[in-house]
Amino acid sequence: MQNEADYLRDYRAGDFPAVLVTVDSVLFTLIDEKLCVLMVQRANHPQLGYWGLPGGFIDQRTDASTQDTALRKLVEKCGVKPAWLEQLATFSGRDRDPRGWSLTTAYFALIGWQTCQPHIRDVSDARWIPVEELAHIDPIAFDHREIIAVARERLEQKTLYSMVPVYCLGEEFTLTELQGVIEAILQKPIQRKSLVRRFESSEMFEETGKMAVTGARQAKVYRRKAGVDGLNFSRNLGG
Amino acid sequence: MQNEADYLRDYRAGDFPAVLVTVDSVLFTLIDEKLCVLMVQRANHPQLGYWGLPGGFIDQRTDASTQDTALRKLVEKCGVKPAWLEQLATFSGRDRDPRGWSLTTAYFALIGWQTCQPHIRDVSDARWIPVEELAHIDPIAFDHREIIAVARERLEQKTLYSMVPVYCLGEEFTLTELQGVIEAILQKPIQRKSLVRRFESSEMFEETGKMAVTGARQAKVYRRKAGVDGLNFSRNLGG
DNA sequence: TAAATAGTGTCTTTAAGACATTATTCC
DNA sequence: GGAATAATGTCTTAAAGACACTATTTA
Repeated sequence: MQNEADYLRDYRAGDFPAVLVTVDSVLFTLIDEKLCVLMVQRANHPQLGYWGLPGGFIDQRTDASTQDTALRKLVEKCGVKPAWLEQLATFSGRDRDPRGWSLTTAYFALIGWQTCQPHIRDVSDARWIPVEELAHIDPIAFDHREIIAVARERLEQKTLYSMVPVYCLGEEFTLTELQGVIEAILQKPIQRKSLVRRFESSEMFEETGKMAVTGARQAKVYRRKAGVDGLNFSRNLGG
Repeated sequence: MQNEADYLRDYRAGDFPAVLVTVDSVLFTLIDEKLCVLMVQRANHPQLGYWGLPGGFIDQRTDASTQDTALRKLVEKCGVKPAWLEQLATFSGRDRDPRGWSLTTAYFALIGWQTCQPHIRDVSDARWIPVEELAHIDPIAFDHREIIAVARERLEQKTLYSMVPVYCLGEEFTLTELQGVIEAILQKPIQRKSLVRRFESSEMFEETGKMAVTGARQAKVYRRKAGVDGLNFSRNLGG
C-alpha cells in the first residue's frame, strides 16, 4: 500500500474538474443619510461592463486565506482597509457564472466613505450606489444582487444586537450620526435613549474632547477605543 | 474587441492554478445527555486513518450547490437527511491540506441519532463522538478540530435565541428532553419556566396526544408542526 | 427669546429569572 | 402516603420603549 508521501508526490491537481473560485465583498457605507454599497464596473469578460461587487481570484502566493483576498481586492479599490470585515457566506452553483460550476466566498464589510473617497475618485470604475437604487440597475453581474440582499439582511440583524453600524462612520462621530446610520439600516426611527444606554454600557467608545457644530447645541464627538471590536447585546433593539 | 461568446468559447479552466475545494459537515446529536458529533475515519490519502468530518468533493453533475454536496455526503453516512442543515462558514488557506491551497465550505447540521442509527451501524467508518472526548482524539484530519469548535460556538449562540436544539431530538419528544439538549449545549441549567414560555409562544410545536412514561408523572409528547423551520427570539436565554 | 439640536429623567412594558406550589404517577 | 418527575403561578429583575423635560447654541 502506498504511503502518504508517495501519494502526495503522485498527486496532481486537475484530475477532477476544477470549481471556479472567487472572493467578493459587499462594502457598505452611509452617504447623505443613505446606505450605499461599493460597486465596480466589470473590466473583463464575462459580463463585461456590468456592475458587480469588488472581488476576484485568489492569489495563492500572497493570500493566506480568502479573507486576505477580500482585503487585497478592497484595498485595490478603496486605498484603505475597511473598518469592519467578516465572512458573509459562500454562494455556489452550476449557473451563477457562465464559465462553469463556480463558488464565491462573500465578505461583508463596513467603512466610512470619507476614508476612501480620494482613492475611489481616481478609480473610475468604482462607485458608491445607494441600496435603494440597486433595483433600477439591471443587469447586475452574476448573483451579486442576491449576495447584496443577504448582506443587507445580515447588517440589519447585527444592527439589532450590536454596535457594528458605527463602522460605517469615520474615525470620529457624534451620537446623532450613529443614530442616523442605524435608522438608515433599519429603515425606521429608534429611541435615542435606548441607543445612549447601549452606547455607554458597551464601553467601546471614548470622548475625543471635541464638539461638533451643527447649528444648534454642539454634540460631543466620540471615537472607538483602540482594540475594541464587537460586543453583542443579549436583547434586540426596535422590538 | 472580443465579444462574450468568443471569450467563453476560448475560455479554459485551468489557466489559473486551481484551489482544492471540498464540503464538510458538522452533524450534532444528543446521546445519553451528551452532545456528540459524527466523525468518519478517513479511507484515503492524505491523512488516511485520521478521524475527520463527513464530506468530500463537489460532484458537478449532480450537485446544484455546496448544500447539495453536504447533503449527499451526509445521506451516504447516515442514510437520512439531517433535520436541520445550514451553512456554517468557509475555511481556507495554503496549509490546511497537504495537497495545496484549499478551501472547504462547512455546514452545520442537527439530527436525532435514533433516525440514522441503523445505517451508521452498517457504515463501519462512521461514529458518534461526544464533543468532550474530542480533546483526546489526536490527530484529527486537516483543520476539522477548529471547524467543530466554530460549529459548537454557533450552536451555543443559536440555542440562546432559537429553538434549533429541538432538531437534535427525534420526531417526537418531551419538554424535559428538549431541556436536556439545551442544557447539554449550554453546559448549564436553564429555567424550565422560561423554556415553556418560549416553547408556547413559538407556536412551532403541537401535542401528539401521547404521553411518555418516565417512572413518575407522565410527560406530554410533542412534535414539530409541519413546515415550521425556525424562529428567533429577540432576547437571549440564560442571561 | 425662539428655534433647533443635544442630552437626561423617569415611568411603562416586556420577557426572562427565581422559586414556591400544585399535579400525576408508581411504589 | 411518599418519592419522583411534570407542569403552573407569581413575584422579581433587567433592559428596552415612550416621552416629557432640561441644556446649549445660534439667529
